[in-house]
Amino acid sequence: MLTYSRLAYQAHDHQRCIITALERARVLCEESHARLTPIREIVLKTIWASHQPLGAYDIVDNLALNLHTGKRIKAPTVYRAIEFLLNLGLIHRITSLNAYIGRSFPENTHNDFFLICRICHSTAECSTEQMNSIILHTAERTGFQVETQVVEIIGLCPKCQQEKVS
Amino acid sequence: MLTYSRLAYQAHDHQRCIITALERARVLCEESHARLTPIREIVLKTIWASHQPLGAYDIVDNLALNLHTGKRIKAPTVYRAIEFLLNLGLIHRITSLNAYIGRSFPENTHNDFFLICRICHSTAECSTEQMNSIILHTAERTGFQVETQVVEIIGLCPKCQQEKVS
DNA sequence: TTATAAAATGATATAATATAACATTACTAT
DNA sequence: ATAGTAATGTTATATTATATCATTTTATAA
Repeated sequence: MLTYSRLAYQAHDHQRCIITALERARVLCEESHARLTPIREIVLKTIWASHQPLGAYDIVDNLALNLHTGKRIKAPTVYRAIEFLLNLGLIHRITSLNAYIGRSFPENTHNDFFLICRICHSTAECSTEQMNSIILHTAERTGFQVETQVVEIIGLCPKCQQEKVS
Repeated sequence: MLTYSRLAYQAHDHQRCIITALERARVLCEESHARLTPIREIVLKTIWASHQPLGAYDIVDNLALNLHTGKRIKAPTVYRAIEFLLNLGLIHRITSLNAYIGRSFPENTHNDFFLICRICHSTAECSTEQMNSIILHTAERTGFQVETQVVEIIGLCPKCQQEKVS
């Protein structure tokens, strides 16, 4: 019943995550006649560097370090790239962290929810049919028309549970 | 199956909401040997003035208008009152609005979720057993240990749906 | 191919939300 | 009454995000 899940904290070849994400971004942009400019691409790559959501100013700092080409890319530019990527569905905003993370399942029509580790901030993206139907049913019963949803579960990932014990 | 719901947008005697909330706050503070100081009480009252979540600086402004006793209560004081009320479970933080709303069911042990109108921001507090069990089951299956949750459904309340049509 | 419009980025300033740090005041309990 | 704790006052500043206008780049049509 777990339709999708990318469990950040399980071992996986993360280079593949990045390559796949970038490739998918290129295809999607081509299809929708949107331009994946160098700035947008490097912002996406920076966000995909980990499964920890990244704040906008973290991205600014990261670019300053990794580009070291004299001129710094400033906040508004990063926010514009973020907006572009959000609109295309290539990244998610994690509201409770004010941070951004790569979207693992752009093809997924269900709404996603997130398992966010309070300690290491690693964030897993999931989606179930059930969750969606409960939300829709409950809302409908009260006459409320659902548009979007923010479902963020905060707790401890397996690794940080371990380290708390030891 | 809808365990609780306070449907902000349904007609109700809101004065009663406020009176009940304040009374409950007094009792709870007494029980837990916490002090419901004048500032904390007026912040709670201000938040309860409507079923729209209120930003911290909205509260600051409100107090300036309604107290008009020379000295303004400043942001840190309001944030401290907010923290106190959050800890006691008397208010909720609505993450997607950076705002605070009175808690309708402090006795509810389930976790709450919110139906938030995109236009008028009226916010209904709900909770169902089902939602909780899905979240717990999904999380457990991945080895994630749930602590808290943010479930905010954004859409249109019945009233704003009407007004969109007309 | 160049002129032109549209899109993207640069640059500066500032809004909005939240907290740190330390001083002062008020309350509680002996 | 007084010491110790809790709450509030005050100032400064951190953090996240956006508005505005200038400049550059890209796409396209004459």
